[in-house]
Amino acid sequence: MTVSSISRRERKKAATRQAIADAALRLFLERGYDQVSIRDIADAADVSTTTVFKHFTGKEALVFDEDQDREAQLIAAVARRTPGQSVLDALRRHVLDTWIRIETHPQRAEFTHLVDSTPELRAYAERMWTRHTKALAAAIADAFGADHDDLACAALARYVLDIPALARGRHDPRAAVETIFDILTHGWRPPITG
Amino acid sequence: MTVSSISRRERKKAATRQAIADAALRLFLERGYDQVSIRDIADAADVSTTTVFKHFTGKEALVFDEDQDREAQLIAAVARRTPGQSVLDALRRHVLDTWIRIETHPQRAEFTHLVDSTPELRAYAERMWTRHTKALAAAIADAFGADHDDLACAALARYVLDIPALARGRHDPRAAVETIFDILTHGWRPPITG
DNA sequence: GCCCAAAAGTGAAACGAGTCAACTAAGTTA
DNA sequence: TAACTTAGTTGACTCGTTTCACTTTTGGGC
Repeated sequence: MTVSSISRRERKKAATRQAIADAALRLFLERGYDQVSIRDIADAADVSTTTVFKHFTGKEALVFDEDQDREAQLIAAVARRTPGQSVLDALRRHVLDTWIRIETHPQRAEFTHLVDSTPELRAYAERMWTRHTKALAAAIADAFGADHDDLACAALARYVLDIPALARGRHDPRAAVETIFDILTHGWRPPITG
Repeated sequence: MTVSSISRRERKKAATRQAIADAALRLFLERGYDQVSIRDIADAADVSTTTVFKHFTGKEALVFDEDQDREAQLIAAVARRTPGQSVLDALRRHVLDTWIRIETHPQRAEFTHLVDSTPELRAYAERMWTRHTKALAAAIADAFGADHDDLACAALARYVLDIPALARGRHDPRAAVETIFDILTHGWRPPITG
């Protein structure tokens, strides 16, 4: 008899996964990314090293456990935008609503510091975003009935996905996001200097 | 007596470095990146593996031996642009003149294929470009007397450095570069569909 | 309740990238 | 020639990651 929609197996699996991710994050924050080995994490979570790799593709992935379905959300933002709203505006909304909320969360501070101070993680985080370029480009192209590899759509996808990296660390991230979308909408203008 | 401006030591060092880089590239092209170990390369160049790492920071760096001073050229393109030319146009010129020439060189084909077919190298090449973001952003800001971390300048720098990745593989790279610069100049417009 | 196939986890061994310390040998300089 | 510097060697070591052969758990059908 299946009590819940999720089997015990699934629950236990998720539990070990979570135990590993928790142990990893704790140790990383305590000692720093480079000072923690996979073996350390496995020991702390009381599993074998092979089990760690059954749940995560690599060491960097341990840090970004909750990173799923960004791609799906992005594509949905374009495909299911409210009628009359332009693609650019839909993306602007989505970035402001979704990403800003995550990035400016107070408890996020030490996590952000961990990522920023570890080149390996910075690179990984950046790739995570830009990896979705192809899918987002296709979604944008679909919105206009254009070819899936249309250059303008690919460029827009990439430029939008660059925004988190550009806005990160600004004192007013919302304003930064708006500024960049204005550039994409109206073209680049020299900064106004005092 | 020092015959040339460069000592024998320096010459021998450079020779070793070149021998390693040559052996590496040859083996990579022959067998594929993943099928060649550092040990293979060291053996082929008749040095020890530690010597390889004295000359190159890592395995990927062996592939991009001749990649220097892109940053210097970029900054010069902005700082020493012809009077009356806008920063955007100067960058457009520079990308068309410098990058396109390199990228479309016929002998470059198999090298490009090596990089494109190896995810590790793709990622590294991309980071190589975008690593110069900060420097280019500062150069652009200087051109307007703006702050070195001005957001609009940082965004432009990044977007320009993304162009190689976006234009690579298009059947007409020059046209692709022009299209993208038009987006940056006038803002993004939906593609025209048949 | 029992059996079986699938799934989760184990443990040890191995591989390749990269580092380190102690050494050798060659090049440079006085 | 003696003294100093530095490229390169050697071998052992760490660490991420994979492979493999093995045991345990568990869910479903009988």
